[in-house]
Amino acid sequence: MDRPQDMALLRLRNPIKEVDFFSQNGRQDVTEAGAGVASPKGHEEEEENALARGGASVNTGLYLLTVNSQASQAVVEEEKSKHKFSALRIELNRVRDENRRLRSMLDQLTESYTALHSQLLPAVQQKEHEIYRWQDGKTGVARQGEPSAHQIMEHGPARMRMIHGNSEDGDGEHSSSLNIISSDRGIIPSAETQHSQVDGSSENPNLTQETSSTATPSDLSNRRARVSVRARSDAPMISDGCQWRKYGQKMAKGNPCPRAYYRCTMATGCPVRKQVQRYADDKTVLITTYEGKHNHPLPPAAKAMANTTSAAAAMLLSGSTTSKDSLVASANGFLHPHILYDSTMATLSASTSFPTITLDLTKSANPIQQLLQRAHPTVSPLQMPFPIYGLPQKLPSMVGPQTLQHGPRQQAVVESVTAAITTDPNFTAALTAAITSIMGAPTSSTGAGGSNVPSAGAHMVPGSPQLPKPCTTFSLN
DNA sequence: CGCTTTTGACCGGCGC
DNA sequence: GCGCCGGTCAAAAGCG
Repeated sequence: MDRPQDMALLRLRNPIKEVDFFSQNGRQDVTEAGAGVASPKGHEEEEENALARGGASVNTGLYLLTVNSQASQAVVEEEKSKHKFSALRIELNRVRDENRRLRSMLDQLTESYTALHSQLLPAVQQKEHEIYRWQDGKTGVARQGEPSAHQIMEHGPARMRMIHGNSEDGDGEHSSSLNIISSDRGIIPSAETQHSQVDGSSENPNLTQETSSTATPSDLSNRRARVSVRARSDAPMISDGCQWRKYGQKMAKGNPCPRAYYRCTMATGCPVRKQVQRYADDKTVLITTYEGKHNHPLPPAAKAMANTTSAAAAMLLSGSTTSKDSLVASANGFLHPHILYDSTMATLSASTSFPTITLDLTKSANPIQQLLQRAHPTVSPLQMPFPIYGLPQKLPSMVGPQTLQHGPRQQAVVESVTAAITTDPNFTAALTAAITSIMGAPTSSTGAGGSNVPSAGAHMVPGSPQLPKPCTTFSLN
């Protein structure tokens, strides 16, 4: 251990005073000197430990010199990893804090939404009450006991069956949607259901006349409502969180791509079916048409799409009975068709057998931006709080102070968007579904026996380039 | 072996 | 009444 060359090196590098190797102080001096030469920064701790252990302090110093290159390299690497570890820990803490902050924001958003929704309900009911009174005055028909349009929209077709007073099998979930809900006229029975009305309102000739005059075109509402989702995807089927079983495939006329028929298999007897077909003009566009209402609880991943389809179907059934203008003329304020579903986008399909509402996820523009453009046409797209194309990266309430600092105009924009989102459950549901479809629903439901994703195995992956462009443009086909 | 997919047959609505 | 077309059924095949 007492290697003369090492000691010489030590002297050359660090001229030290004379040392008495046999005195206590001398040992310490050598140790300190050795540490100063051989140890990189931060290595003093080890030396102190060595000193604390006592004994062969001299040996320790020499040892460090002996293994100079290897030890220092190892120490440097150790230090590097230490730094890396501490950096990771800091990053983890930062992410944890951000997660906590986002969660609290989400909670706040949910709370404010609930509060606004609860405030909205009485207003809607009051408005409907006024409509009924106005209609009572006009027709003289007692409408007591009839549910509100909102109630019907909340309960969907099942509620409509109750209004009918008749029973239908499970498959007729949407075929039961025969009581036409007109948001500006209250409930208008269809020609078919007038004869089975239990409240006797159909006996009123005025109402019958009004109904016959409004149930155009071609009594679409007598048929089943469908919700069609258009999404740009290379996958054979969009992932919506449900389990489906294919029961048929047909070549549709005018489309080289076959149409596939699926049935929900999450519960026995679930009446929900869907058709999947590629758009003839643009084969990258996948058209998924849903029909019916699930008779079983849905996994969270499937809820968004199911809520959207039922909400859209309810919207269709409530607004499609008269004309596309009735969408704009919605009087109960429940929908905001004048904002999102204006007459340029809302057209009733004359070619299909069923009234169908289409949620178009293929357009490049984003509904929030459309909304903003309409609400604030003077605001340049560049001034929008969201990117004009692509998903909004943050919701208005999550944008934070950096948005608000853009001034009162921006704040007004944000407020109008917030109001629109929170007061329109259909929009909220559609937005949720759009985001879900874009993010890609979890594939947990595709477990044993699940056929959510066809055998081809291709499905939407978060961040996949095949994802549909974010847009929830509503159009009625 | 059980479940899913495939595919031709069948049925009902609608237009001519 | 007939034919077309969309939708569904059900037996056979495929698959894990």
